[in-house]
Amino acid sequence: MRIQYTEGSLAQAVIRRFNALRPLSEEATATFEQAILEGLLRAGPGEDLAAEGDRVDGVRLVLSGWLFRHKTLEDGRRQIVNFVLPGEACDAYVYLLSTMDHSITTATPVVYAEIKKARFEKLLTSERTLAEAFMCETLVNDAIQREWATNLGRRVALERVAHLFCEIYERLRPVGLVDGNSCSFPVTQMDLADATGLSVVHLNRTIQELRASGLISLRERTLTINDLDALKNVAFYSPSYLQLYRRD
Amino acid sequence: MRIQYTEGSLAQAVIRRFNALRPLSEEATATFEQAILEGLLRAGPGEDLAAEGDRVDGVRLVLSGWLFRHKTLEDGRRQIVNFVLPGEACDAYVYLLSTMDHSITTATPVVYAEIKKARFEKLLTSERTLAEAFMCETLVNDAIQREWATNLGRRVALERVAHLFCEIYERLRPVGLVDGNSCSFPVTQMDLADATGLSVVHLNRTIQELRASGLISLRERTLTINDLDALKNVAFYSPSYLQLYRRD
DNA sequence: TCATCTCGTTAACTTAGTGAAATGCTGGAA
DNA sequence: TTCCAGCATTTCACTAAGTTAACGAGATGA
Repeated sequence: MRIQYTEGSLAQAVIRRFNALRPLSEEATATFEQAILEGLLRAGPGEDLAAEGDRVDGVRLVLSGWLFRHKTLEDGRRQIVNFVLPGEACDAYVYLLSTMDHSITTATPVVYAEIKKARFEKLLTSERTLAEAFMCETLVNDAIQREWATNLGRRVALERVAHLFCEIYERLRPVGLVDGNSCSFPVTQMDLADATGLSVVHLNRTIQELRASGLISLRERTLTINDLDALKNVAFYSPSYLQLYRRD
Repeated sequence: MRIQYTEGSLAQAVIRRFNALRPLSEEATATFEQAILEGLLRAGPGEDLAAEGDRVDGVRLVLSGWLFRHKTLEDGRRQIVNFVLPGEACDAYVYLLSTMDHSITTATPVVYAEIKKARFEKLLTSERTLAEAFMCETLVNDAIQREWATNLGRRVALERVAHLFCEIYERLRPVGLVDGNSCSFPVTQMDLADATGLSVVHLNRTIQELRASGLISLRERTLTINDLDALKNVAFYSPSYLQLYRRD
C-alpha cells in the first residue's frame, strides 16, 4: 500500500479530525503531532490490534487504513459493531477499564500511532482543548454506536446498507478521503454482512438492488455514490449524530 | 411510587455504582453526595429529560426509576437504544457536543439529580478518582451499546430477549435493586419490542416461550429469573462488558 | 500447468418474524 | 355502575431474510 498525502504530515487525518471536534491551538496541534509521529507503527491486513479480554495500556490513533471493532458469539456468529477510520482513535481512555469488551482488527494495511498512557495523560493535562477533543471523540463514537443499534433494530436491509454507505462516506469526507463522489471501501461483502447483521447472500442481493437503482456503484473496493441525497432518503439518514459541524 | 432505601441516603444507588467503577475516598464520596443532594429533581412517567436536537448543559444522575434512550425514524419507527437505570448517568460530558443525538424519556416516575456544568467540572478537577469514575461510566455505556448492536444484529428473537433480561438483571444487582431472583421491570411490551428490534406480536410470542420453558416469569412489572445460568446459556450471555468487577 | 483459495453471484427452498385486526383484561374516570 | 384507555394476547395471511449449495472469475502458489 502506497500512502498518499498531498499536504505534508502523515498525521494529517488525525489532526483534521480532532480539529473538527475542538479547534486546537497551533501549539496544541504541534505537541499532539509530535506525540503521534514518535509512536508510529504499522500493521498488515487481518491483524488484531486488540482482542476481547485484552488489557490495553495506551491509545492508538489511525493515520491510514481501515479497522473494525467486532464481537463474536460462542457459536461463531460475528457482529462488526463499528469501523475505525483514518483520523479516529481505537481506544481512548480504555486503559481505565480492566479488559477489552471487543476486538479490533485491521481490514487493510494500517499506519497508526501509539501513545502510552503516561504520555497521553500528560498531553491531556497540558492541553485542555485536546482533552476535550478526545472526550468528544469518545462521545461521538458512542453516538455512532446508538445509530448502529437503530440501524440494526429498525431499518430493513436496503435502508440499512444504504445508511452504512452514507455514514462511512460522511465520516471519510472531513479527513479528506472522499474524491469527487467516490471513496475507497476496502471491505469484503462478508464483512459488510457482519456489519449490517445480514447474511452474505442477502447482503449481495441488497447491493445488487442499490446498484440497479443507479444510486451507487461498488467495485474493486471503491464506492461511488451517484446521488447522495437520494441515497440518504432511502436510508432515512439524518447526519447530526456525527457532530461534524462545530458548536458555535 | 414509594422510594425505599434501607441504608440512608437517597443517593445510594449512584454512590454504589460509582464506587464499583472506581473506589472513591470518603471525602470524594461526601463531596459527590452533597452535589447530588443539592440538585434533586423529580419527573413523572413519560417525560422527556432531553430530546434529539436539544442542547444539554449539565449532568443528570438517576437516583431511582427507569428511563430509556431512543431514536425515532421519520416514519415513526422507534428504537430504544438503551435503558438508564438507577445509579447511572444520563448525559455525562454531553455538554461538550452541540446537540443530543437521541432522546431520553422516563419510563416510570424518576428521582434524579442535576449537576450544572460549572459545578461538575469543579468536582472532577478536585476529585481525580471521581473524574475517572465518570469516564468509566461513559466507557461502560459505550460497551453496552456495542453489546446491543451485537444483540440486534446477530441474535435471534429468543436469545435477544433472554439477553436483555440477563443484562438488566446484572445491571440492577450491584445497585441493590435485585431482591432474591426478582427485580422490578417497569416497561410495557411495546417498549420491550422497540428495545429488541422486534414487533410487539413477536415479542409477546417470545416472552410466552421463555415463560413456557420455565426460565422466567414476568407479570405485574416484575421479572423473576428462575434459572439465571440457563437463561444466560440461551442468550449466549457473556457479562464482562459490564465491567462489574474492579480492576485489581 | 494445475490446484487451491477467496470472493462475488445466483438459484431453490425454508423459516423467522411482520402487519393488521380482533379479543380480552384491568384499572381508572365520569 | 358504565365507559374508556392502555396493555397483553391471539390469529392469520404474508414477506423479508436465512440456508444450502453450486458456479465462475481472479489471484496465488507449487
